[in-house]
Amino acid sequence: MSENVDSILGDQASVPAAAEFARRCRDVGLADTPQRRVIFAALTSSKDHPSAEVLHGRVKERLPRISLATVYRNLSLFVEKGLVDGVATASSHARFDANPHKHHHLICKSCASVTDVYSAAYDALGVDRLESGGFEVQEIKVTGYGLCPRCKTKETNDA
Amino acid sequence: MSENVDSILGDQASVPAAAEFARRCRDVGLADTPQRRVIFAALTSSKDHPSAEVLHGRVKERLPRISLATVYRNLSLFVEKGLVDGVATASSHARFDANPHKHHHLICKSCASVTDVYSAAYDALGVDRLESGGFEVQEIKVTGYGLCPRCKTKETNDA
DNA sequence: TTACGAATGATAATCTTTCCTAATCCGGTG
DNA sequence: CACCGGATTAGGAAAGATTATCATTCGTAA
Ligand SMILES: [Mn+2]
Ligand SMILES: [Mn+2]
Ligand SMILES: [Zn+2]
Ligand SMILES: [Zn+2]
Repeated sequence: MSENVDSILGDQASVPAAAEFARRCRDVGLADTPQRRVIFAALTSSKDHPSAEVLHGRVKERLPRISLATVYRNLSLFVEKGLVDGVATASSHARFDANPHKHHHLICKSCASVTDVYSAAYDALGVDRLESGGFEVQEIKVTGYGLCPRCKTKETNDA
Repeated sequence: MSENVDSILGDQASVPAAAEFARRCRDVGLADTPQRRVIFAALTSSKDHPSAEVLHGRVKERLPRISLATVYRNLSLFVEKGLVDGVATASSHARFDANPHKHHHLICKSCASVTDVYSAAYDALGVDRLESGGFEVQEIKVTGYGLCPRCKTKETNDA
């Protein structure tokens, strides 16, 4: 950690962006560090949906000494604090389901439990209603994220 | 691999189920093996959404010598062939998104690329419309799975 | 400026998933 | 039913991904 912040962030529109990021960090109780600024800026300026490792590669252009662990650590924090979204793709840590009836899922943000949801309204969501631009949509899944009953009560007792 | 199939599958309703499974395997071009029968049966009789490792634990009660690699291998095949569903939870292999505008995603089953979708109709899906039974739903995401333009053309050229 | 809790970097430890190879099994044939 | 050839498995190891640890450094509020 030797570079100074201005040179790290570059000259572009980073001044107002940096102030904005500092405010958002304060709001969620995170310290405003150069690493976080750069990670967040790299993700914000990404048009794709990079993985932690890809992001680490991009961030290293600005902060060559940053650790991969720091990137993982802060992405998790950002997701936890709601500063960014995590997109669950497939494979890896997957859960499996042989229930042949059409249904959707509720996933607990706290314990990762999966609950089935049956909804005629959701089943009826047409693939055709998607603005899919060349993408061949084969199926649509509606997923609700939140807190399962068990975790909800636990949450309130924690305070 | 020494136990015989009947003793492995037990006496319950496994006879018709076994025949049904054999047929579905044939349909998708997979051999009907004892390991696959037991893995599939274990998943079918699960009311939860087990991970590969949890399933391995359950399957081992019937086939103590089965390898974890066999479970992973066959779950992937089952998903690929459409015999079961994979449920993407979070963490691990996650992709990240700092796009602050409400939107949904299309995920390519072939290359795992993620494409943004903006849809007022999907945004309007009310949390309240979910039959959520005690689950506190905080947000709803609609995800379309299929083939991205690049993979779609690749697919047709492969044949 | 000081003091202290928070964050980082480096690396070890843990998963999770895939690969590899010899041995075994499956499905069809004679 | 015995046999063959290709498909599949067990097992272990390798690879890949993520998290934990800890000494050191930094950021923040007083
Ligand atoms: Mn389900
Ligand atoms: Mn997105
Ligand atoms: Zn929960
Ligand atoms: Zn694709």
